[in-house]
Amino acid sequence: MTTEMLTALDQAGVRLTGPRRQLTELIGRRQGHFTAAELLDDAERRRLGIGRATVFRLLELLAEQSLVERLDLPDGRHAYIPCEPTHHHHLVCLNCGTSTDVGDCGIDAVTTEAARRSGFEIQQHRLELFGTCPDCQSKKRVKR
Amino acid sequence: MTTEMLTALDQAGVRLTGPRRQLTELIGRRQGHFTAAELLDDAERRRLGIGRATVFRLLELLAEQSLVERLDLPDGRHAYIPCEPTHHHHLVCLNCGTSTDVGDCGIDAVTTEAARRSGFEIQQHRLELFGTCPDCQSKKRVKR
DNA sequence: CTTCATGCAAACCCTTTGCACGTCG
DNA sequence: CGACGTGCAAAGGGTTTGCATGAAG
Repeated sequence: MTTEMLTALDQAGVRLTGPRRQLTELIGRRQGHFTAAELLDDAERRRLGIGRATVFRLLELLAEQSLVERLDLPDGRHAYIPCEPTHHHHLVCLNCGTSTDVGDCGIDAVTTEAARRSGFEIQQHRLELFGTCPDCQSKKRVKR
Repeated sequence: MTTEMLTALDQAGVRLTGPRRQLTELIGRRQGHFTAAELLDDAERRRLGIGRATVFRLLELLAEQSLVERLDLPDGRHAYIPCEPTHHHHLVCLNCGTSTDVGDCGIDAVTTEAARRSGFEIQQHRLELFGTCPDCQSKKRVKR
């Protein structure tokens, strides 16, 4: 997956530099969403000598290529999620941060209905689902 | 509508002070979403002598009472929208900023389907729709 | 070798906080 | 009067930018 990101960046004409390789590697190791600060911490903990700016600049590049998507957590923080560059939505686990992509699931019907009721011409939508993933569900059941 | 906000705040045991009255007034004048900075600008332009902090503190109060909802614009900015304190979603005009609330429109079916596919237990969702409102549609048609 | 990326630090938002003073009820 | 709200300024986070140096193709 980390390789996919690199080849996609390469094809987009982006230089595959050391810091970029290392950061995508770190992103790959993380499962689920992460904040810019977390990624930066990862890099610092490994003494990679990567600057804040580089992290933000790479995230911007990845977002341009839709290899990563910026999302807003319910608590207001910003996070990034690695994902496929096709239209989809995210299902985020509030407990462990894992996320899954979900496809359409019938949202088109919703937007159409909303358009009909309001007279708006809908161009974009953003749907984010938050809950508990299967893993965390079973762990909680055991603990209690 | 600005009165509605005030009475709702009153009922919540919040003091109806001068600055709060003036700010809700300004919110009422605005149609559609606004950012904290815009509201602050409004206040400064009218020389109301209202501080930054007061603006943020009022927005927090209004959000607690669900009289206003904080939302994330597609461009990443944070905005606030005055709204009814019931569960619903927003339809925001990308051209003029007007917004409408839309009710359910069948989103429950979508979350249920997503839950079924993923095994997640869904607790929260956020849906934001962006497009062009009827007014702006007709204006554009005339212009071009 | 030329272009582009990097690290660093400073600059910039946006938002929150501490505090002395003013105001509401 | 007493609790609460206010303005101001400063602090705090997160993100961006300017610039001299260093690496990629």
